[in-house]
Amino acid sequence: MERVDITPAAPAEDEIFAALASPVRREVLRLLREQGPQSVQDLASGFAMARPSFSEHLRVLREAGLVSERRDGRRRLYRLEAVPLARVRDWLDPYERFWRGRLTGLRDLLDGMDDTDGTDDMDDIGDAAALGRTGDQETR
Amino acid sequence: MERVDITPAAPAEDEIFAALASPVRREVLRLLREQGPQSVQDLASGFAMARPSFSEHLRVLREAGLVSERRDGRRRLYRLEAVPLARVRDWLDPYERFWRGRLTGLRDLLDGMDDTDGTDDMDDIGDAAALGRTGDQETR
DNA sequence: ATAATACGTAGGAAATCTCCTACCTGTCAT
DNA sequence: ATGACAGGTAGGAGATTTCCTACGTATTAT
Repeated sequence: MERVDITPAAPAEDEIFAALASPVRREVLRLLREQGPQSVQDLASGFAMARPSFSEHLRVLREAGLVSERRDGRRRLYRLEAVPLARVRDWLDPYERFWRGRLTGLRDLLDGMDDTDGTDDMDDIGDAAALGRTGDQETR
Repeated sequence: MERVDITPAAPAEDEIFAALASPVRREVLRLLREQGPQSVQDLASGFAMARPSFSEHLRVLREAGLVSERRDGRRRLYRLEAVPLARVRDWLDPYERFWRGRLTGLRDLLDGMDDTDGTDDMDDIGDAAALGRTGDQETR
């Protein structure tokens, strides 16, 4: 299937999440958050990786809008940008409301551990009841 | 140093962010959030995609812990799981503090009044003026 | 002017992702 | 038992990602 290039002004959520899916790139963001704007060599010093590979990670972060670059002589200072992270938070928001509604304490964690007996706590979602209901995920 | 397969109970952040990087998978999560647990065919009905491809998306979501599956006759009901989303929120939290600290705007104005010569250093911030400059994290 | 430094692009190999068609398994209806 | 249905696995094509080495460009130092 073919993809149409629309190149939106605001980076797509796809790009943002994909950029965050790499431990190298998340570590770069952490460094920028904790230590402020830095040159490429300062950022790269902790990574066992060829420089061009690291540059590629910076490009991904840049295209997602997560960092910006400022030239300073022959160095380039990278800086953390807040907007895409705020977009992640905004995306997350309705889910947060969802889980606050159903995560009453440790109920969920306990469910996940051992549930071999017959008392299925999801039984109350009958096939008809579960479908076509908007709003309430689980009763009780 | 080999990797031991311990099949961790908590999915890695890598898997979570990667799972969220697809619009199809984010839409599945939205459907589960808004309409509650659903069968595969209900979920899939809105997507122009072969069923096995859709199954693959569900597998990615499952392995990231974002959904869980319950068998009901010949159907399988998928349900949204909160824990990985809460982990994303936790990851985001220190960044949120970061950007709240610098999106205040007033601070940037005060920073600009600090220098004594008459040169217009506003030129520096013209390129990325959306968020203002760092005050307390400047290198050098 | 020449060399060194900082950082990027070019292009390729290997792995991974995303879609497909074909086929298999388990459950329900007749 | 036979067939229809729900949903998965197998395996492959094509795109993308992630790493590499080699080279290019801009800036500073000698």
